[in-house]
Amino acid sequence: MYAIIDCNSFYASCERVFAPHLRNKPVVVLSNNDGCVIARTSEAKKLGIPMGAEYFKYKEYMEKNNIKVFSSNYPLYADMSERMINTISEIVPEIEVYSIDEAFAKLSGLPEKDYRKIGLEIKNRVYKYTGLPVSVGIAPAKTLAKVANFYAKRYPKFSNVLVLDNPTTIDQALGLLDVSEIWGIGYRYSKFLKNNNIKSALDLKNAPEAWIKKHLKVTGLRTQKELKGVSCIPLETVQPDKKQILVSRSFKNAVTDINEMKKAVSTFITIAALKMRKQHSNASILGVFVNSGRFAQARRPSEDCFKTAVLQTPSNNTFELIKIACNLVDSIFYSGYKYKKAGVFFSGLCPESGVQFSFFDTFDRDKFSKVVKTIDFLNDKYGKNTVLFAVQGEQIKLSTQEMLSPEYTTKWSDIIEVS
DNA sequence: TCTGGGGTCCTAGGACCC
DNA sequence: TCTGGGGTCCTAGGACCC
Repeated sequence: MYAIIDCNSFYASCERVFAPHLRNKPVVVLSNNDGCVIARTSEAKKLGIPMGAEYFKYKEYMEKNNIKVFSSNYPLYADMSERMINTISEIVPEIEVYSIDEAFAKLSGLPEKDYRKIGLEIKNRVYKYTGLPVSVGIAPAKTLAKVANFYAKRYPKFSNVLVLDNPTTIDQALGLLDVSEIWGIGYRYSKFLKNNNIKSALDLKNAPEAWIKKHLKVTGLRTQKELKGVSCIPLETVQPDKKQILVSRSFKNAVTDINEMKKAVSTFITIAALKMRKQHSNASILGVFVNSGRFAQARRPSEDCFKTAVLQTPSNNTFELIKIACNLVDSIFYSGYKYKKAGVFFSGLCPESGVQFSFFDTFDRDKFSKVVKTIDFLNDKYGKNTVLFAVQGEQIKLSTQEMLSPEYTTKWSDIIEVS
């Protein structure tokens, strides 16, 4: 038996933990640059705020209806996520952290056999310890657990915990579920399935396997088997290393100057390279892209400008990577255009310990790796951006966040005094 | 004026090997 | 009409997830 534990309106719920007067009040959280809505409490949903709603279009309506608006505060959410995961793993040791607000758990093998009781214990303890409201779905396969969670979250009579473990109840639940709600069935497939008269999850479960394999490939077949109660997607208890790392941002104000672009790209590199070092990987391919954004009038003919460099020696050294990235910017940046977005991309990741060195290497790896280690140490001890690279300029503001909550749980200056 | 940011897996087809 | 048979690696593109 598997459980999926999922926090309701996660980002908005995190904000509410530190603003108790907003309990039962409508709250939304915005994306970077305060662009659009990415989290809504049930009260905000009831007032008709759609997912992805453009803030500028709904601002007035939100003010009129007393909807509290927050800019996104990722350090806060990451910290709350960790607390949630720690609490869950006290009760169920075998868990897979699936996303910032979700975890799968294996329930078979626990001394307690009353699955509903386990679910309620998880829900109550997470709320008591962290203040976060979670829903728990429990079933013989991950996909079915997701179905159970869907109902647990929406129907008050289940008190946020639902166990689906007998065939009749499972078929009932699947019969009432739109095929597009199934985990693994996205926009394209659900449209295709509906055209072929497969409308509910139960229809999908009962469709011919060969036909599913042909049109939805093996992943679709796995989903179908899971709906039949055959577990095909195992629990991944160890988080595999990232195979690619991407850092990108939209700019509040379009970038037109190449040096401004280099500042931004260098900052993306420092973020991405730090991610690589944390998982002890080196990249063999570095990519940079710039573009005018989806809504631009004047775009370069190729629209997106993307260029990669292959590194003779895989690296995670910020000094070296910034230099290469800036050269790539030189080759893809055209003045006269307004760039709204840019990003960097690392792939061909390999373990730091298994790097093949080049005979003709000119970069002093030993020396610069010591410098980078020292920078990481200082930024870890005294807060990020304590030490910057000169090309980054004074710390650039990557995004606008007008309604940011304080970093209640992580802000360094509140914890230590730097003299 | 204003529209997010990360990821993964699978398949088909081309280039190449013997 | 017919054309050998069996492989691997890489990439682009399409699907999905949060």
